[in-house]
Amino acid sequence: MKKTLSIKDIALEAGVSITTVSFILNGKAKEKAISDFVTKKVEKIIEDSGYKPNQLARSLRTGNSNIIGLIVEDISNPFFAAIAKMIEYKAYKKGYKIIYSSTENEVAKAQDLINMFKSRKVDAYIISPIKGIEDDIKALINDHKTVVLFDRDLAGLNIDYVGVDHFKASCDATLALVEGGRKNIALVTIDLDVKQITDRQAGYREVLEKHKLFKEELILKIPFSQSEAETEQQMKELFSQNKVDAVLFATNYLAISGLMVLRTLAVKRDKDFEVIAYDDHIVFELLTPQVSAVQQPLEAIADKIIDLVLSRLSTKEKKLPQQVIFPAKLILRKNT
Amino acid sequence: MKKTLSIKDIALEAGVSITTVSFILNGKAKEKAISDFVTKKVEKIIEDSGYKPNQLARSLRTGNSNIIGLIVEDISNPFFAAIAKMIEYKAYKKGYKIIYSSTENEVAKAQDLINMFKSRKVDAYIISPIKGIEDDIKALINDHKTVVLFDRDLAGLNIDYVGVDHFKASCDATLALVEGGRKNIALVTIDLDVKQITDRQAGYREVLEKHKLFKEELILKIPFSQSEAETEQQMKELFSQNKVDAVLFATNYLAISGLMVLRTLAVKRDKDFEVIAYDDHIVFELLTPQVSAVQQPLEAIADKIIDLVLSRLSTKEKKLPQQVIFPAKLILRKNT
DNA sequence: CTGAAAGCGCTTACAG
DNA sequence: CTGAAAGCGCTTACAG
Repeated sequence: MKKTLSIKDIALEAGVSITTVSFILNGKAKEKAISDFVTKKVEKIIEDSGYKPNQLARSLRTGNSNIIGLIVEDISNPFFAAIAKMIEYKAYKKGYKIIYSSTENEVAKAQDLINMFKSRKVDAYIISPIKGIEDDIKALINDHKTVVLFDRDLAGLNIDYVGVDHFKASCDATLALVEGGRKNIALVTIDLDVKQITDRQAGYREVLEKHKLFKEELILKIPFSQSEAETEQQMKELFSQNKVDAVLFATNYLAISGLMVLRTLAVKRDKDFEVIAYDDHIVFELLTPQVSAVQQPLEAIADKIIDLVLSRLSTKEKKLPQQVIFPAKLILRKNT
Repeated sequence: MKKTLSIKDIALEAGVSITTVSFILNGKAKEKAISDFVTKKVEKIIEDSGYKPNQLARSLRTGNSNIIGLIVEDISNPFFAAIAKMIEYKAYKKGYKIIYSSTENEVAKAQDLINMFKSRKVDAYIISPIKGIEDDIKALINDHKTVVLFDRDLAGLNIDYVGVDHFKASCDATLALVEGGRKNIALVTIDLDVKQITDRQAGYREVLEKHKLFKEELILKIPFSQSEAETEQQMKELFSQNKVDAVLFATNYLAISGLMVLRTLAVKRDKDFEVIAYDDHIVFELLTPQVSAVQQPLEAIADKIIDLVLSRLSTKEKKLPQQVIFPAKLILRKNT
C-alpha cells in the first residue's frame, strides 16, 4: 500500500521545487510567472496521482481553514436542522464547509465545543448561545474572530446577531386568542432563562395583563431535561385542574406533547378551545382542525447569517456589529 | 491583544524545555519520570494561562484527530438527525468529536466531503452511502481507515455495515394490509436506486404477487428532487385515477405529503382505507385515526455504529467486517 | 522564471 | 530526570 502523497513527491516527480508546486496549487502560477510548460506538467502529475494537499498543514501554516463552526442547542430540533441545512448549502457554494455540534444546553459542552473549534482554527463561528458562555464569546471577539450569534441574543455582547422579535410575536399570538374571545389562556413554556424564551413569556403576560386576563396559575414552566412522561403529566394537571379555553405553546416539541395530551383528554379543539404553537411544524397542517402557529422566517434567517459571516470574512476592516431582527409570522388556521 | 499561546511560551515561562511540557500535556509525566515539582509547576502555568494545545499541529504530527466524520443524505431528515444526535452523544463521552455533513444524494458532494475529511485526517468515517462512491470508499479501506456504513449497503464492498432488513419490513407491512382485506394496495416510493429503497419495493411486490394483487399502475415513483407541489400533484392523480384502498409510503416525508393529499381529497382513513408509513414520526400518533408505521430501531442502530467505530479504533488488528442487520418493527395503530 | 530556507506548533526517538 | 533536534506538510518572503 502506498502512503499518502505529499507536495514533496509531486515536486520530485516533476523535477521542480516544492515552492513551484505550491504556487501552482494555489492558483498563483500566473502571478508568480511560472512558465506555462511547467504549470501544465505539474498539473498533469497532480491530476494523475490524485494528490490532495494536506489541509491540516495548510491551516497550520496559514491560520485559516475554510471551515465555519456552527453551534446549536440540538441539531435534531427541526428549527436548527433546517437552518443548518440552508447555511451549509450556501456556505458550500462559497467553498466553506460547516461543522456543527449541539450544546444540549450545557455550558460545559458549549465551552468545550468552542475550544475544539478554536484549536482547529475555524474561520468563523455561528452560535446559538446559552447563558454562561459570554466570556468565551468575548474571548473570541478579542481574538478578532468572526462570530455571528443567532436565535438567542446574549445581553452585554455587542456583536452580530440575527434573530426574531419574539416579544412581538408572542403579543400577536396572545392578542389573536384574546380577540377570539378566549378568557382563560394558558401558556406552556420551558423553564429556561434564555432571552428568546423569556421574551415569549413577557409578550404573553403583557397582553393578558392589559386585558385583565392574566392568571399566574395558567403558566406552566417545564424543566428542560425532564422525561416526556413527566411533561405530559404536568400538562394533564394544568388542563384538568383549571378552566382553560386556549393555550399558547412556547416551543414546538411542547406543542406536540401538549396536543398529544389534549388528544388523550379528548379535548376538542373547536370554537371553544384554541391552540397556537410556537415554531411551525408540518404536523400542524395535517391535523384536523389544523393548528395555528408562529412561523419564523427560516430562510431569511439562514441567508442573513451566512451573508454576515461571508462579508465579515472577506473584509479586513471592522464594520459595526449588526443586529438583525426579523418579524415572525402568525399563521392562523381557522379551517377545519 | 495577546496572541495565541504556544507550547514554547509555556516552556519559557516554566523554564523547562518544550519536550517536558509536551510530556506533561500528554499525561506522560510519570512514564517519562518528570519530577513532581516540575509537573506541578507546569500544570499550574498551563491552568493559569488558559493555554490550549493547537490540535492542528498535534494532528499533523500524530496523524490522528479524535474526530469522526459522519456523512448522511440530509441532516434535516429526522431519521438522520436522531441517529447523528445519539452517535454524537456517545462519541463525545469517549473524547471523540463528530463532524457531520449532508450529501443531498449528489455523488460529487459526497466525494468532496470524503476528501475534506481525508485531508483533515479524521480518525473514522461513518457513512450512509450512495451509489457512485464505491471507489472512494475502497480507497479509504485500502488506506486502512476505519469506515462503517449504515442505513444503506453498497454492493461489492465487504466492510462494516449496520442496517435494517427493509425487505422483510416491507413484506410485513404489505402482508398486514393484505390480511386486513385490502385489494388495491398502492406504493408511493422514491425513484432512487439505493438498496434500502429498492428492498422496500421488492418486499411490497413479492407479497402482492404471491397474493395475486400486484398492479403495476399502483406504484408511484417520485423523482428525488422535484418540488413538493409536483409530488402532491402526482399523488393526487394516483389516488383519483385508480381504485386504491390502502397505501404504503416508502419514506417519511412522502407519507407526510401523501397524508396531506388524502386530507385535501377528503379521503377518510377508516376501515376501508388504510395507510402504513415507512419510518415512524411523531405526527402519526397525533392524527385521528393514528397512522401505522414501520419503525427502525434508532437507538440500537446508533449504538452499534459507534461501538463498531470505537472498537475498530482501539485495536490494531484487523477483525472481520461485521454486517449487522436489525429487524424493523411494524407498529399497527388501529385505534381511532 | 524558479528555489532554498524559515517557520506554523506540535511529538518523539535519542542522548545524556 | 530533562533537553536538543528532526520532522509532520505546507506557505511565503527573499534572493537570484
